[in-house]
Amino acid sequence: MGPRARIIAICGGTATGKTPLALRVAELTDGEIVGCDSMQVYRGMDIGTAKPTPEEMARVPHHLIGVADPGDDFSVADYQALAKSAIADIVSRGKLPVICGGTGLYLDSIIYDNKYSGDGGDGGEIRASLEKYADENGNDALFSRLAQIDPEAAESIHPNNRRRVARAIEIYMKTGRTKTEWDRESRTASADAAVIGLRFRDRELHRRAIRQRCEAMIESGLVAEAARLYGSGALDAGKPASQAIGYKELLPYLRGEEPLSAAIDRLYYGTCRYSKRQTTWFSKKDYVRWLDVDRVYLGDESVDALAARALSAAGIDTDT
RNA sequence: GCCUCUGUAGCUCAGUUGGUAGAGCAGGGGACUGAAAAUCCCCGUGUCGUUGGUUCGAUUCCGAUCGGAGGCA
Repeated sequence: MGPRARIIAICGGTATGKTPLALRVAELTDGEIVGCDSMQVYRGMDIGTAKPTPEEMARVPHHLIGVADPGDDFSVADYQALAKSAIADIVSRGKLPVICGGTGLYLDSIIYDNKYSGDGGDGGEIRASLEKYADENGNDALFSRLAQIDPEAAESIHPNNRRRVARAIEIYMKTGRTKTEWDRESRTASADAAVIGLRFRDRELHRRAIRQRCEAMIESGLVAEAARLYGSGALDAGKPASQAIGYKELLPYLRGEEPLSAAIDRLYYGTCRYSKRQTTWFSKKDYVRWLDVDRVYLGDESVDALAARALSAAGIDTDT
């Protein structure tokens, strides 16, 4: 029997139970898990990013978890390259890749096999100079530069979204081709993947799950983890890892500026908003097949039963 | 007991020299192709504590009253 060409992916908002489901699915299908999470790629950020535990990772092989240092720049393009080679490796050994995570942009890079310009991403000086230009002349001035270079891209980017305006200009400055031209070569094909999305039908229930997760993180030692990371300078401003929810919220508390309860509240609210953004993102994707998890959260449905639903929705038969 | 301050959106507070009010946060919706747990866009009527009075008109001024904070006894 040759390697199965299919891939299964499990996505959805935070605290919907992706990790336990992926584990079960991987066990049932002789699969290996490929993380799809922009923060779990960093080493040492374990509790705050809700990484699978060492025990869980011992159950099935995991990839793309803890592959970068918090001080590193890491982007979709890096993720795509690493994930594609991990997937190829897994497939070559006759195993099933089980992609699992909530970073929609990263998932897209695999599903659509997007083409990135290869310019190195991190703008460095160019990015800084564009920022400076906008500081001195205003967002609209920066935006009008983009409108001249790449009117099509300008149409879909708001002038105030400096980050994206700057990136679009940067692409042209570095490669001589516009973002629109590069994008045209993406989304031309889609991977042979069955994508399962997990969601709560009842939003209040989802909130409860998030609240519970926040409290569990604190109990598991999130404060100490954050203190350690800050102490080592790993989360200094400017690096992607410093943006992770769960650490930046704790900073005022660590400095003695606010009580822990206030920090936990902000952690909770931040996570709720994040899950909303994820939901909005995934709800637009026609490749997602949705499964409700309310009953699993309430304990009325087992993870095994959910896994069976997922496999059936994905059209994958288990070997046994 | 007396004095002062205070009571405005779920929360923290602005404001109206008298013509029924607006920010931040929270919340809702949306965008998203190399920072994505990021970044950005749109959405603000609430008995202006209650009750009398002055006034054409009071949330705004005056009185009383209830709640909160502080000070003096």
